[in-house]
Amino acid sequence: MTRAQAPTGRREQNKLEKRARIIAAARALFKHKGYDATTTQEIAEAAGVASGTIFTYASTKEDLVILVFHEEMLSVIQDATAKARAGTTLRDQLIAFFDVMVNYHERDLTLSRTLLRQLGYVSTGDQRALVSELMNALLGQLTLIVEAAKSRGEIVLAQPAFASARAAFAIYYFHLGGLMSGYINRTQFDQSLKTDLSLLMRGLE
Amino acid sequence: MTRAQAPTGRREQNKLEKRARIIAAARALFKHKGYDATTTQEIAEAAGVASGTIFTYASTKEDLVILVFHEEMLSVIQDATAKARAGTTLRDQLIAFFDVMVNYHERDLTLSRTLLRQLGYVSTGDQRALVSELMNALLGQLTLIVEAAKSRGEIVLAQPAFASARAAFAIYYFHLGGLMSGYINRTQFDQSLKTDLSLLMRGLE
DNA sequence: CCTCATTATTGACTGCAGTCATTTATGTTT
DNA sequence: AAACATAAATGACTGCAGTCAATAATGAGG
Repeated sequence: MTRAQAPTGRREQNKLEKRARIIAAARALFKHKGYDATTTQEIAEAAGVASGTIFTYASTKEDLVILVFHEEMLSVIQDATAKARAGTTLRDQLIAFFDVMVNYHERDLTLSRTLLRQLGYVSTGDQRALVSELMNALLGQLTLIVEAAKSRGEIVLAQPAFASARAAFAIYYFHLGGLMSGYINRTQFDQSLKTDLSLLMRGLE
Repeated sequence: MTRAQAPTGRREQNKLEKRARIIAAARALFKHKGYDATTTQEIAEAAGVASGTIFTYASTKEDLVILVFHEEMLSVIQDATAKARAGTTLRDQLIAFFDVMVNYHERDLTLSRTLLRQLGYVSTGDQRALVSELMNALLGQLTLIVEAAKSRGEIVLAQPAFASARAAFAIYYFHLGGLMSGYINRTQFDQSLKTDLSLLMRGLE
């Protein structure tokens, strides 16, 4: 009976626990003091590791933000998917989906801004894998939503459903950036997203 | 005869010259040594100012990137507009436009990555004004291109032309991020951009 | 259960971005 | 043209992210 490829020796176990402690400490401190005011030293202390150890798990302070978000985001995506299901038209479903996402980001602006900033500037392969995972989860759900709309005859697709999902996300992502950076407010965000998604919809109908 | 609101005393003159020297020094060093390897100290020396003076003109090292790009980008947008004019269909015009932009960004990946990162994380109001100016110039040209297509009867618009320009840019911007971060290569970029813009086009036809 | 090899942890240390009290340059008033 | 006011420049200094040589913990082989 060969052990599966999940090595669960003491070493792996310790690493996982330490990693979890570091992420938890980072999350708590970021939320409590804010990203900038938190030092990696403090995170290390709170997690009960030496200052240098942090950088075995995240190669920069900003990478920590990705680790923190990674866990939370997957469940936010689930929420968003659930909310989207309630909508009747594809456009409403997409808007409902993105609404959940934005509400989440609005809960901690500084941290979300740091996340957005970091998404386009990933240093190590590990972090890249995490980002890809999130992106795949997100685009995957959106693709399912688009495909469902196709199945029920609401839309006709000349391109793969994935492309539509991607385009919709691109539009959301652009406006999210504007919102997080303060170029637009939430009302303008909702308005612009609606307009631009409508534009995209007409190409699907 | 009251002097106009452009104060050209020795003070303003010096500031402008100093600003120009700092931007030139930053551009040269960033291009030559790369962004990370360049220190603000070096930029200060090359510009002939004290280390602290840099931060009167750009509140962070990253803000310097915006200053550097600001000048160049406006002329790149002109190039892009010119190239776009040669296209026959709106989609081809947009692709030609974005092609010029991407080619520009591909000339210095690290610097462009830093720019993209910084675009969504502007610190001071001054830098925000510069970013807005660039964005307005860009979206302005794109809007003109879309309106021209409408005039010649190629498309019908249910929404303002500006919204279409914005949506097209959003799609470009998303894929640009993917390219700059190495999630996709140039071939994939071209392919995805084409697909997604086609999707948007069908909504305009 | 001892030895050796490998991998993780440590924390003193370095280099740099950004600050700020002080000094210098410019403009204004009488 | 002297005294005053304001704005800009300076550079020594600080705090923190990130490094790395040294050390400790774990696992493998005999």
